[in-house]
Amino acid sequence: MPKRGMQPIRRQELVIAAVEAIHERGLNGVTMGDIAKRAGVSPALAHHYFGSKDELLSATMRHLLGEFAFAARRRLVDAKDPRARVDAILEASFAPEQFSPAVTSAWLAFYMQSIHDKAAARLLAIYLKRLEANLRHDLRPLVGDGAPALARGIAAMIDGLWLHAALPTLHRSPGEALGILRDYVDGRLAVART
Amino acid sequence: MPKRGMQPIRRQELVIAAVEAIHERGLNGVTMGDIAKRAGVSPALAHHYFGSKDELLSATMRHLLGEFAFAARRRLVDAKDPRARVDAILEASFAPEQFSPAVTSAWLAFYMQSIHDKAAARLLAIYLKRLEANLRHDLRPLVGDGAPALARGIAAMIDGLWLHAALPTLHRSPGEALGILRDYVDGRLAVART
DNA sequence: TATTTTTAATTGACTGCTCAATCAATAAAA
DNA sequence: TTTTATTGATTGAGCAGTCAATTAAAAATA
Repeated sequence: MPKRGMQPIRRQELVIAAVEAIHERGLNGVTMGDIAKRAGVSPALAHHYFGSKDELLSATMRHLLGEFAFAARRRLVDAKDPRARVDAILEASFAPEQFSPAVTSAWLAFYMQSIHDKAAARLLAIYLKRLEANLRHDLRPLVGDGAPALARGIAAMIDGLWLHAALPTLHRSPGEALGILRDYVDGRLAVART
Repeated sequence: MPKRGMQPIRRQELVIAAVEAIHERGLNGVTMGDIAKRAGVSPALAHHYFGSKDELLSATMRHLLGEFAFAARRRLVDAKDPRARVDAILEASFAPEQFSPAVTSAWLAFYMQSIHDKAAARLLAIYLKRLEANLRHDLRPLVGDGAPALARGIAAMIDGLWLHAALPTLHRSPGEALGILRDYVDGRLAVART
């Protein structure tokens, strides 16, 4: 029963369904059928709107990157001093919207994809470079020359905590992750002040 | 040309080939053909010695876990005080044998597999629990009640640094990773002493 | 307003390919 | 002669991608 103007709605639904399907089956294990079923449409429709599986997965990755950028930007406008800006980025990384099991594991699946897929690697590199540049900028007044290394450490720890959070066996909470990250930053700031 | 006693040799060769093939194609993208070709044998032989693709990949995972356990144990025997023992674990994590691009990305592929594969999750959980227990034990005299959180933080950061090292676009070095980790530990120890 | 035409949404059936797994056949060592 | 190593050929399943057919809404026309 065709209602017109479905294109953007279906695309959105399929991308959301893709995130969940990736969580269940893994990035390469997932089929167009899995995703379409979850979105309540036929596999043919997914092809109709995205042209190929690659395109759908690529759109899904851009969706995740976009969501994170939005969450971070929203928190950064309220943060005035450097320390608050660093904390805004940490919080955005573990905000519930970003941090559902499905979102986390889809995100990590794209990390893995980037190891052997140039296109994915390019998108991810932009995100990571921007994240580190932001951290570096705000850390400079706090730890001076230690800023680049600390920025890399924070970025790595965020991803490591995500990785562990994605493993159901470990059942780690976002709050705990945030605490560990803040301890890390506090420790380094304390050393820098001496 | 059959020479007898090939079984253990072929199995070893196939496992090594699997690590490299996973690095190139990803865990789910890899085929028995890829692995067999790299090992210089026919796909049928890979099936002959492992029975199934799942079994070969599972053997590959156990191989990686075993190699790390060996590297860590070797370093731990020389380390006498707690701080040296912590450092032994950090060093083992970034030793060249452990840290080739192929080994790193195969390792991470198994992390991802564990998200939706119970058998893989069980193996990995054992490794992670043991790693954290070791860290906790050696950190206790250094930071007291802060030991559990710090152990989790170190374990997460190790994996985060591995993840970043596996991304070719970032080209991070093992030495840098080790430096960042040591800064983290030093910072927390400094805070604990005050 | 009533009728026809166009356009968008949607699917079932189909195609072709890739790949894991099987098996029977061969070859060499013991 | 038996045992082990090895492979080419084959099978069968699953899946991405295509296409023609169907339905209903919207637009155009009478």
